[in-house]
Amino acid sequence: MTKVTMADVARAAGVSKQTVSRVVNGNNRTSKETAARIQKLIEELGYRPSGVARSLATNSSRTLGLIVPALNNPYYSEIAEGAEQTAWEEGYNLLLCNVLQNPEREWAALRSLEDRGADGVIVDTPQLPDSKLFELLRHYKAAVVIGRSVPSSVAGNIVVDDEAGVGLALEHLLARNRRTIAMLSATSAYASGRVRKRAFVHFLEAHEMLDMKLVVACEPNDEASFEATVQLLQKHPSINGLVCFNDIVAAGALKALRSLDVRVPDDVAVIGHDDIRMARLLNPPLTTLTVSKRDIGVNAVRMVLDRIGGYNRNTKVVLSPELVVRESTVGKPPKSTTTRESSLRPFAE
Amino acid sequence: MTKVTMADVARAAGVSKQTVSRVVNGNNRTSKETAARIQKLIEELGYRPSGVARSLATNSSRTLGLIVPALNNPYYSEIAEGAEQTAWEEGYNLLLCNVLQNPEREWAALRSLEDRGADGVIVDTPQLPDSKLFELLRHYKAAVVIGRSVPSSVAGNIVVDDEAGVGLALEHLLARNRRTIAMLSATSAYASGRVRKRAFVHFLEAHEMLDMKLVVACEPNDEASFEATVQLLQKHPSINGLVCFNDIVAAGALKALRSLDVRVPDDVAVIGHDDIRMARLLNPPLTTLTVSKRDIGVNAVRMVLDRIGGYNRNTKVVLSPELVVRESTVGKPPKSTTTRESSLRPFAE
DNA sequence: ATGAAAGCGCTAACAG
DNA sequence: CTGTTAGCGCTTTCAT
Repeated sequence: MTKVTMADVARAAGVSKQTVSRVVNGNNRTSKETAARIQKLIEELGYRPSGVARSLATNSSRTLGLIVPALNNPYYSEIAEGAEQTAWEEGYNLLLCNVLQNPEREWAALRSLEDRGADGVIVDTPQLPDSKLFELLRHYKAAVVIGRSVPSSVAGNIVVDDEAGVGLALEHLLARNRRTIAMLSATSAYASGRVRKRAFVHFLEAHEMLDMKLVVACEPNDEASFEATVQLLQKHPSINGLVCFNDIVAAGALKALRSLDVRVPDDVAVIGHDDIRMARLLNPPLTTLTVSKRDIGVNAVRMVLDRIGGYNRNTKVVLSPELVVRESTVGKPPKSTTTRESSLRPFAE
Repeated sequence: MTKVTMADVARAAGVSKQTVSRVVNGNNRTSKETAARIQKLIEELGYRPSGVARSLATNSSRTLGLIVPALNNPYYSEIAEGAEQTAWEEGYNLLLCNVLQNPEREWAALRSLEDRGADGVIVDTPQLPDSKLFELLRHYKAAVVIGRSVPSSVAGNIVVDDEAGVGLALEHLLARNRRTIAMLSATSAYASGRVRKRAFVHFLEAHEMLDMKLVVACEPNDEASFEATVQLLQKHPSINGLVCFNDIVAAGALKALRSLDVRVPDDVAVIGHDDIRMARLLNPPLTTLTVSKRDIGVNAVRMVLDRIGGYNRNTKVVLSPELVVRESTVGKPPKSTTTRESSLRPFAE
C-alpha cells in the first residue's frame, strides 16, 4: 500500500527519473546494464507506474468509453464483450457505462467519460437526440456511433441493415407458403424497432399482402409479448407467420402460442431477431435473424482506435443480418444449423 | 475540443485559480458575487474540470472497478447492472472489467485498475487462487469479494448460501418422491460449483442416498451439458431428479432430455440455479434457486464505499437463495387461455 | 474572502 | 546514453 514512485526507483538506482521512465516505457535508449539494474529495482521495490500521472502528462489515458442502454440485454452484453476483448488486446481499458434507457444518463455518461479523459467513445444510445449527441461527441478525440446513421465528420458508424434482414425473414416465410403474416414490433422509442417495422410494412405492401391490423407493438419483454400474442391470435386466428422485434419477444410469443395450443411451426411460423443464446434453447428452437454482436463491438473499437490514430478511412460499416433457420419455421427434420459467419461489408463514404 | 482550463477561467474572471477551484467544488468561502460571476464564465467558456488532474492532486479518482468473469452470463450482467446503478447514484464511476474466465486476465485487470487509480474494487473471480487475489487486493484502499469467503481484514465479502440453496432443492425433490437424484456440476475451476457439489454430496450422504456415480461435472454451457446429460441418462436410466450447476446447464439438460424422449418432470424433475431470465421461458419452465443478482451488485458497491470511507462495520453479507418452483419439477398447472401463467412470480417454499 | 507557492507522478524537449 | 528543466491541471497549504 505504500506508494513507490518513479523518483524512489531513480534514487535507489542512482539515476534520474528520466532514465527510469525510459526503461518503464521500453525505450531502448538506455544501456543494457542500467536497464537491467533498474528493472530489478522496480520489481524489488514493487514500483507501479501511475496511470493517472501519465495521463495528465501525455493527455491520453488509453481508456475508451462504451455507452449502452442496458447490459442485461444479451444483445448489448455481447457487443460489450467483443469491445472489451479488443480494447484489451490493444492495450486499452474499456469504461463500460450502462445508461438504463435513460437519456439523462446517456448525457451524463458522455460528460463523465470526457472528464475522466477517455480518449474515445463508442455510443449505442437509442434515445438521445442527434443534435445533443453530436454536440457531446465533439469533445472527444474520436467517437463511433452504433445503430444510427451519423455523418463521418462526427463519428465512425456501425449500423445493421435491418431492412435486408426483414426481407430475408419474409421471403423465408413466403417460400413456406405463409400468407397471413403478423409482426410483433417494439414501442416507438426503439430506433431499430421503427426500422424493422417500416421494412416489414414496405415489403408486404410491395407484395400486396399488408394488413396493418396484424402489425402490433409491445414493450420488448416476454410478458408484454405474451399478452400481445394472445390478443393478436384470438382476434386473427388465420395468422400463420409471425415476425418478432427480437428473440425475447419471440420467446414470449412462443410461450403464448403454446398456451393457446397453437402449433409451431405447423400453425404459425415464428421468427425472431438477434440470435441471443437463448434462441436455440427454446422449444422449438427459434429461427432468427442475426449479425455477430461480438463483431459490432470488435469493429467499433478498431474504428475508434483508428480515428484516435488519425486514420479516418473506414468511416462506416454496414453489417448484413443472416437468417438462422431453426425449427420454429421449418419443423423437426432439417437439423442443418446454418453456419453464420460475420458478413462484414465495409465501404468508404 | 479546445481545452479550457481552470487558469483560463481565472484569467477571464480576473481572479486566481484557487478561487475558481473553490467555486467549482462548492466551497462557500467565496463571495456570492464572484462565485456567480465565475459560474457564468464557466458556462460561457464551456469549462470542464479535468478528472485526471484532480485525481492526481487528491489521490482519489471516484472510480470503482468491478471484475467479473463473463458479461454474456446474465448472472454477472445483472450484478453489474446493480453495481453500476448504485455507483452512479453515489457519484462514482464503475470501470467494468470482463475477464473472460481467464485467470491471467483477472490478474491483469486487478493491476490495471490499480494503475488507473481506482479507489476500490469489487471482485467476482472464480478462478484466481486466494493467495494471489489477496496479495493484489492489498494495493487498494478498499475491496469487496463476491462469491468466496475472505477474511474481513482483506476485503468485504458477499456470499450466497449455496449450502442452504441446495438443501432447499433436494428437500423439494425428496418431497416429490424423487430418490435417484443426480447432479450436473461445474468443472472444479468454479468456486461456487465446488460449494454446490459439496452441499449436494453432504446432504445426500446424510440421507444415505448418495451415489457418486450420479455426480458428474461439465463445462457450464449448454452444449457440454447436453452431452453430459445424454451420457448420464443412458448409463443410469433410473435417475428421476437432476440438480444443475446453473440455468444454462439446466437448459442444455432439458434439451437433451427432450431428445431422449424423457419427460420432464414426470420422468425426471430438473432444478437449476440463478433464475436467469431465460429460466421461465424454457419448456417446461425451470424450477430454480435464486438470489437477487441486482442486490449483490448494490450491496457490493455500498460495502466498498463504506470501506473507502473508513467504516469497516459491515464486513460480510450472506444472501440466502429461494426456490422458484415452476413446471420442471411440479408439472403443468391447469391451463387457462385468458390469464397468464402464474409462474412468473417467484415464491419461496 | 482571496492569493501565492508548492507539489501530485509522470513525460517532453532539449541538452550534454 | 543520460540528465535538466518544464510543465500537464488541479488541490493544498499557508499567507494576506
